[in-house]
Amino acid sequence: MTQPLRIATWNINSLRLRLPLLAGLVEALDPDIICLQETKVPDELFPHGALPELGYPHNVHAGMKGYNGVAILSRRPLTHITTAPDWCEKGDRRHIAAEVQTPSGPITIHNFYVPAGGDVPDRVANVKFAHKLDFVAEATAWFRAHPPVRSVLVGDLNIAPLEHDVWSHRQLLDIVSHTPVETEGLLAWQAAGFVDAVRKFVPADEKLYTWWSYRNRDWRASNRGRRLDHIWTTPDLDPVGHMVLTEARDWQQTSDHVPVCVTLAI
DNA sequence: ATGGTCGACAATCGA
Repeated sequence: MTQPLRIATWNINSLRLRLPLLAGLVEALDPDIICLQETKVPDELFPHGALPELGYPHNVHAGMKGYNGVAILSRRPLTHITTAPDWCEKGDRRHIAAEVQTPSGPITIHNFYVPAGGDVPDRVANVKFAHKLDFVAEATAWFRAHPPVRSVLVGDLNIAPLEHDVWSHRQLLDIVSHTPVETEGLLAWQAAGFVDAVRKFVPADEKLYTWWSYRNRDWRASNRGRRLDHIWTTPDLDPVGHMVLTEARDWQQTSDHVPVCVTLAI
């Protein structure tokens, strides 16, 4: 029996600001691989110095000034995979992929930061919403054309697809992140070859959130959360456990998202 | 119905 492979995902909302918080993530989850979104750091300013001493000497990253940005940190060597397109041809650093070797064979990891989509759920009135829908449609088409094998797709997908992925299904049906056009689009993307790994462990009729707005006075008391962060795997992989690190929402100067983790038998 | 709070980066924009 070999050691399992643990993969975490976190929208860190500024890698440089919250670099010290990564130690808490490592202590709580002990991940082999950490996928980050909203790193908000250009590649030339990526904080290479601090990561090896944290236990993650290997990384791939795609950043830009001020917005977006994704990175994969790893204890094991990574191979940067560059076969995917520049989604919506915007050059906006919302995806990075890498391959990691395991005793049972290579595993491909896709790390996504899907556009949030603005406030108005109308593709004509709101170009950000159109971008979000186009991004999801393009990703769906790409994975249909390139069926994934031994792959994990993680990230801040900015859509809560199931009724109990939001605090009130009825009240959020017209709120960006939970509109039918988005949730149907996300589930179609997932059906292009993936299974929702976290919902294997948490039944669909149980509330589960990974994000709570900064704007709530007391996020825990109001508990108006949404599950925006996801881990999907292809059916040929074997998830054996999961964790949603809700306590991270109480860390000093933390992100509005909390880390999510899945353990794979390899 | 509205406003509430963050981060980046230097007046707002994006979330």
